[in-house]
Amino acid sequence: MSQAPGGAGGQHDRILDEAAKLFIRFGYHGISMRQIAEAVGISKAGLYHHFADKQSLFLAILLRNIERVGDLVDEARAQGGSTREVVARLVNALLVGMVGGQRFIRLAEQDASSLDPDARDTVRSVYRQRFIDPISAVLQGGVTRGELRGVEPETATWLLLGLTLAGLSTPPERASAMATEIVRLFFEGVGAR
Amino acid sequence: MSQAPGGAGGQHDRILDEAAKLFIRFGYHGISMRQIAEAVGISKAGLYHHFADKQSLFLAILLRNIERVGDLVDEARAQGGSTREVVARLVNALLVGMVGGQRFIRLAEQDASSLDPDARDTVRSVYRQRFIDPISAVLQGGVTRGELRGVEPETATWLLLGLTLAGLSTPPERASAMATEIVRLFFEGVGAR
DNA sequence: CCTACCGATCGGTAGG
DNA sequence: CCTACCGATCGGTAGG
Repeated sequence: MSQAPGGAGGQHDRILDEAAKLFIRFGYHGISMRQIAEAVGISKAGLYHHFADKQSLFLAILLRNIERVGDLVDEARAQGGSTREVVARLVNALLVGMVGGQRFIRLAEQDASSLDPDARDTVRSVYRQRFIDPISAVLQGGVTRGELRGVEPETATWLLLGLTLAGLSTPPERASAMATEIVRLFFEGVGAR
Repeated sequence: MSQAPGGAGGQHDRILDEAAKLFIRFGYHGISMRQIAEAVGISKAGLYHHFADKQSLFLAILLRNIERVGDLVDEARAQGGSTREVVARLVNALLVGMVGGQRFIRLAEQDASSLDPDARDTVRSVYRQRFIDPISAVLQGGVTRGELRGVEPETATWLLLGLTLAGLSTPPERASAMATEIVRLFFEGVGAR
């Protein structure tokens, strides 16, 4: 039996951890509550003791992971430095710091269609508030201080995340080098000087 | 006999078109053969007359769409010009030319896990051969001719595709502007000059 | 004997 | 948190 990473300990968190792995690998519809229960080592009914239904479990996973990457953004910002330094810390944290290539962002985008409209709005709102907006603010600050050319901050944020997502498929041992390459491409491009 | 909207003619192609839309929207496990049959306007048994099983249908869709984007790459290369001009035509074709934001690339990556190992290898091989390798060759040529700095062509290809995928979520009327922004970021970055 | 299906139902499994 | 189940729907197939 493995313990919950981060020392949380409870079954609740253990379920979130195991279910997150499976959802990330197979998608919302690709995994059943039975399989999740089996992975956790409890019965399916036991699972329903902790979460009202499949969607509630999925939603809890999405929100928890958004909080986690939101914390990564906060930490990257808090340490200060140039726009490029902040972005470099953030990309590195997303690529290296997320254990085992947690591609939950892709999951959140792809399987948002599996949620009902209310839940989807909640996810979108928190995602924007804790992830997109803070990164946009960093880039906006870079434009204001003349460190970046006049890009639209939100567009630039999406493109930076596109680069980072593409980089997530790199093997863990090359994650750091990939982060460096992403940051360089984002700021300098690939054109010859 | 049957009136096929949209060109090719046969029921076979009509099924591929309708099923592709649904798979792209809901994922492999998110849509049933019943729903696909209903969308096409035939019975589920009729569907099984054309495709042996769900996986065969899915595989046929993936391969057909890989061929299509492969053709887009070929066309972009055939017209010649600088590396940047070729890349600009390609990104534009992927963003604007693919009707209604066909995000099949994301589908191919995400739901590859729904295929058995043989089918997955086939997809990966054709994807690489018709899509990744030709783009890498374009970028490699750019490095050789000194139009690009010394990047690893395959890494740069993945990052370019990451940017393009991120741009796919843009509304159709802004697709052209997004393509321009992606190409500029890819070649020049966002750093101030 | 072919094609392009149909209504009905198979054995299993989904979320609850 | 379990055993024991449900209504419905799953992917796939029967005879005609």
